[in-house]
Amino acid sequence: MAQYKKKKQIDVSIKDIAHKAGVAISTVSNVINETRFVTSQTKERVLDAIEKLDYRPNIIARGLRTHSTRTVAVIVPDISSSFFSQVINGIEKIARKRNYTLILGCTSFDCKEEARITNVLLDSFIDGFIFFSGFDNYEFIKKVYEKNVPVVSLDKDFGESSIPTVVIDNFAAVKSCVDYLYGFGHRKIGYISFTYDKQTTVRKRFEGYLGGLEKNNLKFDPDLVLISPEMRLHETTSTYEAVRNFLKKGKIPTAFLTVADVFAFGLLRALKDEGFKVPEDVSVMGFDNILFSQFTEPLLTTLKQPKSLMGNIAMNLLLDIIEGKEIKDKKIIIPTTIIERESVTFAKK
Amino acid sequence: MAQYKKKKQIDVSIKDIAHKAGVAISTVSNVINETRFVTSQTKERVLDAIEKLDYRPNIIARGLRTHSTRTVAVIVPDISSSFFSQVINGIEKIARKRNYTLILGCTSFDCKEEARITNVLLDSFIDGFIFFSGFDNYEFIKKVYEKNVPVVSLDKDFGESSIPTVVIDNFAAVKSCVDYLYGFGHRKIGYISFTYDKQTTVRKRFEGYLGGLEKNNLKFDPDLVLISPEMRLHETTSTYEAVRNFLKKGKIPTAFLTVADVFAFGLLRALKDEGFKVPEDVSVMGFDNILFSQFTEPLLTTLKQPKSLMGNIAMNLLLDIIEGKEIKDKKIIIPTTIIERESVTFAKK
DNA sequence: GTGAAAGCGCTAACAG
DNA sequence: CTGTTAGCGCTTTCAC
Repeated sequence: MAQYKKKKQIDVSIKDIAHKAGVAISTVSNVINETRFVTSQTKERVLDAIEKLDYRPNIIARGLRTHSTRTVAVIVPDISSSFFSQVINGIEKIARKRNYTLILGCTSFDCKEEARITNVLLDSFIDGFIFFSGFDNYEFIKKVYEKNVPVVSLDKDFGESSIPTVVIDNFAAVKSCVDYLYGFGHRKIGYISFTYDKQTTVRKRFEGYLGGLEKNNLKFDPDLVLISPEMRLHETTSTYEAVRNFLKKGKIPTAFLTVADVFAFGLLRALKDEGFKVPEDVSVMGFDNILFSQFTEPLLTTLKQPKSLMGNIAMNLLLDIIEGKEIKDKKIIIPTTIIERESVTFAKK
Repeated sequence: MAQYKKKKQIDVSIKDIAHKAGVAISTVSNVINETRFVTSQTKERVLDAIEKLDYRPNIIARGLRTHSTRTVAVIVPDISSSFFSQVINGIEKIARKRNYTLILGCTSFDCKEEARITNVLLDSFIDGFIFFSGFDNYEFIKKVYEKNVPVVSLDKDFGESSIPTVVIDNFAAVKSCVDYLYGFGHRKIGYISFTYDKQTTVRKRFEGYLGGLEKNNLKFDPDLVLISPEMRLHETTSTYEAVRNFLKKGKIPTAFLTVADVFAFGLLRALKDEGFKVPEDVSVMGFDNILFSQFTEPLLTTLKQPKSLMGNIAMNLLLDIIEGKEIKDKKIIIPTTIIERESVTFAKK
């Protein structure tokens, strides 16, 4: 038994307004969109009718004509992790401010799914895309970019390509962390990361680590780095296990650099269970400054990605492109800062 | 200088397919939607043309006819907090599985904004709504429900009304927490919550606390409860301050019940800074089981809201309604469980 | 300044 | 079984 009419009843259309106001349909359209001059008299009558009948134009029908719906899509791997959802929040704010509707497409870190969702949306009613992919998918994004649909790549830099991009400088960011740790007298700096196959972002961080080492005349020691597919964003257990095994091997750095706050959480716990005090015995540094880095024990010193700002800037860029505004800079690099809390201190003598 | 054509070029329409396949457009439509029988011969020709021209039907145009777009909206206050985003994740999974597109409307906990967004979407292209409001807005939701648009209310129970609803039993949940604590010998059980003005959910939790007390013959002591607007979901500082002041007053319960894990985080810290050991001196219990309750020190014992499941069930219910399936139960109550970790132990003698 | 009418891409009668 | 045709609600020429 159907509980609802299958078809939504559109109670009042432009026709009704025209009729009620005693004008032509086109006139109504013209006052709504301010596309032609209309005498204030007729205008008033139209506005009045709109008010009285509580009319709102149907975006669908408009979209059919204009091929635009003031709707943009953000393609993300996963909204439930803190980093992504905070960036999306920033995106959303701008969408609302500029009167666009936002659609979220979740890919679960799956390239194929990304392509599928995008294709579905592409021919439908989307004015533009923010690809906040979480993995490299250059070929695909390029393809849609070349179809002339407005696109911005967020958090992923495709180097030479002319695709509009907003990113942080991952290389410089991690390098600055190494510097920071060096400043505290650390000479044996460990590094914990997930693997960076298909992850330019993560690879650049590793290069930043190498760069920081080099700048400070520190030798790279592979025994100090743990790069493993065991690192997960949604739970600490496997991170914890991996880190504990790593610690058991006995070569302990005086400070750890971590490529995501979540890893630092697992590390903190593993360190504690192996009998190390943070930061007295070993310092720990995170990356991201997600909400919960203020909740750890000790409070996590970390590199802040300005998440909300990243979202704002990406969305503004996309909308500027959609609206045909002049774009000064298609590649925007957002600065990062280090948030000093409690988990880093001077290296033991 | 416009960088893009303002109008998206729709490269291939149903007409082109019809032409290429040498059939009428209605036939093409019929094979796409399987609305009428078509000989496998013609069908093949059509499918072939679709394939060759890489055609995908335009949802907008279809929506204009059918008043349906296989798109549903979720109205949330805020996607960036862990609880909401994890539930949304569950919603999203089902949307994808059943081949619907999901739109997110964020209200920033603002009733007016909720109305605005919903109205925008209402006349446009949305087949149904999940109101995951975060505050009471019964009158408004009722209004859209009565317009015959498919609606489900998530996490908010409107009592006698016939609006389809999926919730946890907040009363029973908190009551079970009191029982749990009582079982560990606690007789002075503190309670920390935000205010519950316009928040049925939160009010019911408080009633659950009272109910639990009563059941176990414990007297209600107002000095043991802290209900304050200082409690925030996005930062601990103000929670921390409020709790510290509370502790300074000197009447310390042997266990605290907290209405959100995030509050427990602030509490944990305040307790530590006031010189209390958890759980040796005082036990702490959270509510929600958000991701980060596995990261605290000690690990947080908490009541689990099955977030993903809540999302799944709500979305399935909504889609069933949209598709006119028979609904056995319009009010679904999802059971909760207690996750035993480290922050609760036996009361001191 | 305003109106009439064509048509966006599609579905759903209605014919055949 | 398949084709023709009339709209869905709106914008946009083209007339007046």
